[in-house]
Amino acid sequence: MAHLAVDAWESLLLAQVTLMKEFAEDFRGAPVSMQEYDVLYTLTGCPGGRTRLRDLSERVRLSQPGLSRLVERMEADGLVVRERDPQDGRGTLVGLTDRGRDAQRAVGRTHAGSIVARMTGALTAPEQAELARLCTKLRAPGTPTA
Amino acid sequence: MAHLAVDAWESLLLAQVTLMKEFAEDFRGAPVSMQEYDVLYTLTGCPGGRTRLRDLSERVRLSQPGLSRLVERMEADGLVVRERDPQDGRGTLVGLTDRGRDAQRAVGRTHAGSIVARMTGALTAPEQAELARLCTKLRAPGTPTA
DNA sequence: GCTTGTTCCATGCAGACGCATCGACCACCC
DNA sequence: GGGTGGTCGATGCGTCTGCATGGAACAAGC
Repeated sequence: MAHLAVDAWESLLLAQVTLMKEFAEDFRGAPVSMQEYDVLYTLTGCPGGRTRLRDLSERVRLSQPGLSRLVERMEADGLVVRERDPQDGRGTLVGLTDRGRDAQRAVGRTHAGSIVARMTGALTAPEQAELARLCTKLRAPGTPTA
Repeated sequence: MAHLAVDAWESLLLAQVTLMKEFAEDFRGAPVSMQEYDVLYTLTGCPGGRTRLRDLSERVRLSQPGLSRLVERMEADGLVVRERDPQDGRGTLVGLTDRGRDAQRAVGRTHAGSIVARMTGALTAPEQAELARLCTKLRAPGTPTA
């Protein structure tokens, strides 16, 4: 008797949990943790390999203070650099270093392999595309159902 | 040049992170945390409102030791009870108490409302159904793509 | 310019988490 | 029945996380 919407959310959540635990294997003994990889990967997709902390915060599975400290540690490890945003004195820009980019690539190779194997093993290509479409639409705000 | 499978996984992950942060609001000042609710909700769906710790562990966004301690705290709070599994001396059965069931219902009411509102606001009913189908298929193991 | 309200990031602190490991128990084999 | 390998859950330990808060920088109104 559970509502359709609740079923959908529960399925999404369970799928995420299940795959996440499988993918954790990719990071055993890796030079960066999953959280760190997440930051590095996200930066890879940003122009110039840098963004404001604020924008990272929305994408990462971490609270604002948690991200603040994670980035602090990553800077200490030479994976990223922090600097004041010249256009907004409140903001902090986080940028990839060469070392960070290398680390992302190194781990990313095997991780991407796992993802492709897992997804392709369970869903057809059109299904993968549809899943991506639905999840993207779900995340996008303010687009009410017709 | 990112692979289709990687796109799909990334979308799924981002949707989960985004909605999760929104839903966190439902638990501000609530008598149970989100993790605790997750356990209570899962137990609700189990026969007799009880399962083995092992089975919970697969559904919860927490490591095995983490769950072990969470349940320990929840027992101290009177939300669940633990007892040895008579059929497998290694296992521990976790069961809902009345207090736990009440807490789940209380928080669940508003939380379910948020879920329905958020999902329905972004996806049509058929889309929600398709999302549930895809996520369920994705999670299920060993069903190779035809 | 001053005040008020808001945004962005950092930090003190307590509690929670994960990794590695251990002890207890089951299952299978001989 | 004794031995071996595997599974289940608990605990020591160090680290990480979140909550609440603080201070600095923008924005708007007057």
